[in-house]
Amino acid sequence: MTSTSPGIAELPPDTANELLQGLPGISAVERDTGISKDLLRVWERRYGFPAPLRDFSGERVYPAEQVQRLRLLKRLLDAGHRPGRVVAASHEALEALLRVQASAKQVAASGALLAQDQTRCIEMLVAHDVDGLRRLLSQAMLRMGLGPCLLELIAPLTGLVGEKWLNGELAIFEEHIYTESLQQLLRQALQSIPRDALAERPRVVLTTLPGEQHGLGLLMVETMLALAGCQCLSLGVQTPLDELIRAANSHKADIVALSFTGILSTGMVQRSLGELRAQLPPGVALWAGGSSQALRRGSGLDGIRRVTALSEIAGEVSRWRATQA
Amino acid sequence: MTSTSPGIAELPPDTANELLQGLPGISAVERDTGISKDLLRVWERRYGFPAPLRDFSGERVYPAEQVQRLRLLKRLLDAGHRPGRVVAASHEALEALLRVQASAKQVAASGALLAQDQTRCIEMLVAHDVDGLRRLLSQAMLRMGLGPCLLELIAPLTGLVGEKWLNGELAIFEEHIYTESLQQLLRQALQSIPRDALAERPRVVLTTLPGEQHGLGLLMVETMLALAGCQCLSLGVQTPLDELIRAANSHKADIVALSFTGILSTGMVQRSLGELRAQLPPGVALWAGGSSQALRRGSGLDGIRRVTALSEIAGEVSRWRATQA
DNA sequence: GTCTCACTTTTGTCCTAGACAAATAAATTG
DNA sequence: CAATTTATTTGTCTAGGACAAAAGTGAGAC
Repeated sequence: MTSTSPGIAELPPDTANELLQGLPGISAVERDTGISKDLLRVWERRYGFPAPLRDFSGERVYPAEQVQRLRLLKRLLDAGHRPGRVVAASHEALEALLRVQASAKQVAASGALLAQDQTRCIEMLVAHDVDGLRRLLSQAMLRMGLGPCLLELIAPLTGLVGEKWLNGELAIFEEHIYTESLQQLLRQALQSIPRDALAERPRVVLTTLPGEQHGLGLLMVETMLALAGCQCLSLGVQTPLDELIRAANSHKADIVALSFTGILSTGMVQRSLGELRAQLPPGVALWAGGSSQALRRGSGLDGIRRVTALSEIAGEVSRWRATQA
Repeated sequence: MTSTSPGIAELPPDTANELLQGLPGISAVERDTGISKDLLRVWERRYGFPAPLRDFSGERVYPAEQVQRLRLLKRLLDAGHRPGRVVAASHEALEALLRVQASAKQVAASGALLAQDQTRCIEMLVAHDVDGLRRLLSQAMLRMGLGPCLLELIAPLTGLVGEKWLNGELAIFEEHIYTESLQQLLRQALQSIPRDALAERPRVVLTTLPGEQHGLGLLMVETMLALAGCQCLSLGVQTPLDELIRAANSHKADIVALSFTGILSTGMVQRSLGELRAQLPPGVALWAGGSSQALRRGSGLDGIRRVTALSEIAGEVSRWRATQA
């Protein structure tokens, strides 16, 4: 095309195009919500939502509020709601559902003292006082000890940050700052765990599957494992299946641990775990952890140990050692 | 469907179905090769490869050797070959190309003393001696000092690891292990840089754009900046443009630094940089670094300082300070 | 030589709309 | 009430067509 296409030239002086600038296409939405392109199109066809705009060449372009709602929908789906009931639902109906969800969560909120620490961290974050946040976390860790701090402050705080981000109370860059700060803290802590304690079994290889970008959970798991005296080898995030198998073999792993966040579809998670179980030697344990809905369902997960809370890790390691003796 | 379909019942006692058992479908191949479903189908249509079998309901099912070859193709494509030339090519032609790749790279090896350190690191890596690798890097850092070690050992070593991964001399999981080890080392070093030296200007906000997943370069840049006495705020990888602007504003950044690897298209890089320059206050400097081809071309980069080597950073910081005084 | 501009081909992603199996809910039977 | 069968819902796959962005190619200017 040698010059501006006539289609554009014929448009009015131009507000329409301005509005489309910078809005995400279907690929970006897939990446940000974890909902596949196919599914986005079929929801549109069946339920009338999402209802993306079209750019000058007819491609879907999603307004920010629809992306936001898609994230919410994903959440409700993970909580057990069915697409037919929620995707097409009115804004009010969703709000109502949300409130039910939220109140259920409040019950799960933890004790008073800790809640205060959490609140102060969040305050630091929104005030953009990065140094203050780091100091606060550091102090809490020294005061409570690494293990308790992780279980009782950091894990729930991370959940809270995720929720606030989802609700739009925290900007993406604020969430990024939180992630960086915590990563710094955890890696420092991890290295401070005495080296000789790590010479023991079990040897654990840990990672996430392709598509899972969130490394914070992985780092927390690694810390808990190291505290339990395991010898950890983290491969970072997004290791292809066959590479994971090769790594497990060449490092003589006793346990392969995977972390999930819910961004991958349940089908994908289950297929991957099944294949992994089939390809790994039977003597190697396979642990799956994280908040993915796929792990809640019992079917098709034979030979896979689900570890859905950080607090279970210490016990699971003891159990593993008992079975080996 | 209440019973077995007639189509299956009519097949011979049955070897054909047996052979399809366990072979991966298009989704699994996408996951394992990183080639999208769309692209797999379009290659099949255009070049006749891959040529998957079909299961009882007509869905694609890929024999293991085709998946293997797809992985090889992915590598060749990453190395700069064009699909039209390699996807349809014969097995022999591919073998030949591989050999050329391997020999071409040998020439690029660098200086004598450092080459030795590099070689030893690579050896540790392929021997899966993670502790040894970390020890080696740690020792080198103490011996050479953080700055020189980064510039003369780590940066070229990272390049070498990337190349060897491209050639298939290093497995993906080995590259992941390298990345993890280095990240550990750099974060530790970063924290050891005295805190009060950081109280100075300039204040730098640094990150990568969405799509850029590689955080190692970012960490190296952060280290160099910290050594030069800058106050750094890293947002981690993949910060959306508008979020980056908000972060820069709320942190009163003097400099916004971006790192590129060449994953993003030239057009995307230039558009993003242009918009960023337009949206940021004129007093805020915009630095773009990394190995992206987009930074080589001079056009359309007014008001953007290109910093294409780590070694330039110290000088650039001095220059910035000079202009402020 | 090398740089720039216009032109051609290649290539990845998106489009529509239909099909179907697996999962879930509802209905029926023992 | 529990167990089976039937109906609905839902996610993924298929087909080939379309098209913009990227990469290659060639002509002419400096």
